Amino acid sequence: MSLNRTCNSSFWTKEEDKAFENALAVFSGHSDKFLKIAAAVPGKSLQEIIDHYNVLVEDVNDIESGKVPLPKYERMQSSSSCRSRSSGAGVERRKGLPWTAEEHRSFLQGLAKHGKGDWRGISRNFVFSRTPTQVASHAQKYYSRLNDNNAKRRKSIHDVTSVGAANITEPSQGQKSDELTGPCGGQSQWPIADYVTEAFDTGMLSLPGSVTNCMTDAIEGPSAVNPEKFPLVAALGSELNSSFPGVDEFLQSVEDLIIVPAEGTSGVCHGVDTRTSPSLSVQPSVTGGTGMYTHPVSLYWQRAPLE
DNA sequence: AATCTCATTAGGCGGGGATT
DNA sequence: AATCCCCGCCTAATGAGATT
Repeated sequence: MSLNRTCNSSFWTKEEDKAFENALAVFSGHSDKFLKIAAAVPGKSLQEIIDHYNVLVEDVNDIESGKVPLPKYERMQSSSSCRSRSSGAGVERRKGLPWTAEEHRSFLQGLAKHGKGDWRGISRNFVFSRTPTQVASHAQKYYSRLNDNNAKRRKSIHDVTSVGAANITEPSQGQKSDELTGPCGGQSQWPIADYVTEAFDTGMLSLPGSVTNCMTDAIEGPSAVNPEKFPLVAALGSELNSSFPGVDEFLQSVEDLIIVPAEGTSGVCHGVDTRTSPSLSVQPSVTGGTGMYTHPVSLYWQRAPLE
């Protein structure tokens, strides 16, 4: 189990874990978030931060794929990331606490996947920290907000109406918009985007809620993990289910699509299969029992060298 | 038919920003 | 500083559908 691995290699105290979680919440949208988180967590190296983050992502993947029961986070007494899992336990809900942007993005993803009305599904699969009733209540205000044309209203979390909107519409840290849209021009002209959409529709690519949120943030620029490459689009940071028939053909098709840049453009698009790219620190996760094997695959657009 | 489960809706309440 | 008003969360009531 990944949590045990973390505890063996690097013990995290309650204070360190809390500092990590707080820093992750603050800096998740930053291109250099790992550096900033490392700075905010005394005594932890950059690599330890990245490892801790990846273990967290991996665990969420396992939980979302149903391989492990939902952990019962004991808010006041948890001493480290070495949390014990009790069978059949539920997630402690964030009663009375304001919705975070992260939760709202998960809500929007759940809304896109399950549709309006399936609050239980959204709660179970996307916004783990909220009950179906809380999700429904949040949705009520969300739709009310959408239908409210009052120009004098204050800014609200409900103003975020798409998962990646904040990142996509407001490139940060001096990043130019053309760097985000890639060598093929705008997103609408990007054949890979349609191809990946189809992959989602057929179930080949999964959209694992909060994991995708973390990956989405990386669209702002190169990360400490991958300083040379930009994620192609937000959704491409998601897991690829290698047990799905035709996954290798999919990867090959991606390569076929993107190795030929559009005319008059520069830069190279390519897929990175982490089965063969150990440089990516996100490692495959293997669980027994069902025989299902999943591994993360990230697809990146690599900028051409500046001339 | 009775009961149970769940989604929806309306309204109350507290917090906090905006205004005076 | 006081007040107003908006925002966001929660709870209770209600209704619809499923189950016994």
